[in-house]
Amino acid sequence: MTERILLERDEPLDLDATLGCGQAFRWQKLSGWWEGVVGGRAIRLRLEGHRLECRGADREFVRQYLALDHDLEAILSSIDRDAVVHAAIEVSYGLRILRQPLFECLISYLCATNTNIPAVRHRVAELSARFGERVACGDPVAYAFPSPAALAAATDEDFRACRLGYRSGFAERVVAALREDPSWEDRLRALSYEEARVALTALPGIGPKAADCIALFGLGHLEAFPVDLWIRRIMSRHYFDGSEQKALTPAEYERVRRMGISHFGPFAGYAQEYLYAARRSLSPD
DNA sequence: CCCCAGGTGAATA
DNA sequence: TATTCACATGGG
Repeated sequence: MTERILLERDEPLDLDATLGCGQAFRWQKLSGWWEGVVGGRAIRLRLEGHRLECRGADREFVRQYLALDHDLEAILSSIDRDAVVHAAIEVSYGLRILRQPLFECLISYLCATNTNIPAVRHRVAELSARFGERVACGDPVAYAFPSPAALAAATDEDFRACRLGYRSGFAERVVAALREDPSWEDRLRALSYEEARVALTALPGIGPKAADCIALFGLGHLEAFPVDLWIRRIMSRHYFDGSEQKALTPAEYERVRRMGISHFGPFAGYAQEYLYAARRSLSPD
């Protein structure tokens, strides 16, 4: 059964940019439909003009996940403060910051350090296939991202089999920590952005970059401004006359993050994601 | 074979 | 506090 969401004029959505920009790792587009698994549901989405067609989840779930309630026009005009981000907004107009399930987001970005996006997708798919529950209505077989309890059964060897490499020990320890403190997620959700990134960086394998991604995509702190090598390069080239260093030291990370937040304001995370989506054209070579 | 990628933690000075 | 290094893996 297919549900339909009619988008209003003031509800812009670019589904390709939103699901393909690299913020979430479980989506692929097959013969016109985006297919993914979110919160135990195998979902298919297709956008035709102003009509969003959904299978596998009801309207409210999809509206919530895609954050259709974000006032995107207001958000984009608030971050549209210079020619560089303006061009990025024009290219990906309608890209939305998803509301990702927190635990999946946490483990996904633990898997996303010092690597590339296809490898992260592979790792998350392996974790789901080996430890997640089979999703009933998946046409090709689909697996939910595993719960903390399900992943607690995973050993260091299991994580290595899922191609996490040296991150395996970090993953094992994070899962164990959450298992020993079941209310941790709820307490995390109650924290401010700055408090949350302190709590997140206390976890093994989670540094400032992963913490900012989890704050942005998993906790909805839209002012979070994750700084990876691409963003660092873009900010250095277009926003301050930067000497291109190789290493991104903690002090340098903090400097770029602060600059992003102060320049773009309370929705700096949106600016970050539009710049990231435009990284190939904004960054030389 | 090389270098790079949505970095992080430990060791060292 | 700042610098340096190792680390598993996949893409180009």
